[in-house]
Amino acid sequence: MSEKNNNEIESLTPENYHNWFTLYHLCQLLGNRRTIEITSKELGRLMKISQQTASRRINDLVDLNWIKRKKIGKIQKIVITEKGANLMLSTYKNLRKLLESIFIVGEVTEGMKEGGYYVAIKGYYDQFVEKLGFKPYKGTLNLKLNDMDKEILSEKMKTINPVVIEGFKDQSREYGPVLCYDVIISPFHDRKDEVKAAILDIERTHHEKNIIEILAEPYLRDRFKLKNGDKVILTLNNPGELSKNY
Amino acid sequence: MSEKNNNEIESLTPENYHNWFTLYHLCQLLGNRRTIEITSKELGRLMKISQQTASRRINDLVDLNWIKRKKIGKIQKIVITEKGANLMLSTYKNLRKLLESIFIVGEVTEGMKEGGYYVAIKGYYDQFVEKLGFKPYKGTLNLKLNDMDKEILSEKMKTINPVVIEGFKDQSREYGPVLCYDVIISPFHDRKDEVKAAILDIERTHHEKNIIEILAEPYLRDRFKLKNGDKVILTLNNPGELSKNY
DNA sequence: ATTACTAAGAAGCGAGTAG
DNA sequence: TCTACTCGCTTCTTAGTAA
Repeated sequence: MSEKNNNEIESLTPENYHNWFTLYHLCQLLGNRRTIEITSKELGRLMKISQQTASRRINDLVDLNWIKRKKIGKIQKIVITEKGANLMLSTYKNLRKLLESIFIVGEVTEGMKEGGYYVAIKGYYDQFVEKLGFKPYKGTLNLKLNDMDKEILSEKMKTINPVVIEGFKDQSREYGPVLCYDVIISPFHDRKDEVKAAILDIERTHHEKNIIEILAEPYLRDRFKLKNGDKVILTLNNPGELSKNY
Repeated sequence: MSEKNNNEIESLTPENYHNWFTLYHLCQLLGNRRTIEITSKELGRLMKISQQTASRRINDLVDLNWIKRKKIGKIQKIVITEKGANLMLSTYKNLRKLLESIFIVGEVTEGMKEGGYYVAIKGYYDQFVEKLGFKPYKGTLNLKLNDMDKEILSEKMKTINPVVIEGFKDQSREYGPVLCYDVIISPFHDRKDEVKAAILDIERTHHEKNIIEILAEPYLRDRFKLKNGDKVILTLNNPGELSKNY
């Protein structure tokens, strides 16, 4: 970790911002190949800079040992060096960490069965279907949140009108009311794959701090191919002051 | 995909490179918080630019609507906007795709059992232990490679001296020789977590094109918490001309 | 065709300083 | 203290053009 991140810290001074982006653009040209054939004119057009500057950029990257170049006649072939690859990798990793700070991220944890028991109870289930607008899978996905995410989520939930699932009574016992909060859930790696869901706020299942339960129509572990420890992004769809800002 | 990437393409012109990096630096300051308190002087020191330039950068980000800022007396509080967050996210996603072009990436697929049968045969197993230097798990991890990765890997393997596991005969049948290639395997998301492994080149298990079998001491699916479809990075440790370049 | 040098012009930086 | 303005100076960019 440290050595390769130091690499990034050293490399990413203001004078190297163009160089980083040049490498980024070059990498995008890789596609399935390992070597890039590009003229400085083309690179210039791609990066919206002049041919001359593009040429200079390529030279700079060679000097930095981020790429290697072979000139075969008029054509130059470029390969990314280990150093260049590691620079991209460390930026990738930093971005990953940093995105977890920006979004509300939950970590999938064990415990689908207990919550499911309550969901399946007819007195609740019919109300879920009617009031949430979907037929929930008879089990909940448990998510572990970090302290700050939990706090922010609670804060947001206060500003949102919950869907109220009313309590009821049968022969054996009394069932308390349940609050639901509309939410969009998506896997961390494909935020575009969104599923309408609800956060369950069941009084009696405050089993563990920072664990929330999610209700959705599909079995989310299959739908998103989740395993324990995988991360998902939660987005409250009631647009309050806060949600606009993230 | 398209709309948010267009967002990135529009935003990431040369004039915005500093702005992108400014946002990147600001995000790093988030930690567990949702709001950043920083003076322009501090940001300047962090980014190795003057206080004046840092101040200008913050203003630029506000103009771009990548951040929002509230000034409370002398202190300015910064939050990342949806637009800013999506910019970081789309860069993250692009980097992810692009890193798959740079490294040799295999996708975990079903099929651990068949290969394992051969590994466990005593005539082979004892040689594995002796010649590979580890006691392999009695099963193989099957990886699917894309065409280009497979081609590059084959090319690299030609330049490397394989570990030769000799064939033998027992009462019932004859077993052919097996070639192994030393390799380092690591999960895509933590390239630092490396495990010494070997690619098995068994004549008779050329079951499917672009599928390779990996032998390692631990049960890799547990060791790396892999499920089907997960990606791993392979690094041939015999440093030839090619491996130096990636 | 290419890449890349030179020189003029544009853009950006930070010191000084005001609010 | 802060942020952010002006302005001189430096650095970077591009057009022209050589190789």
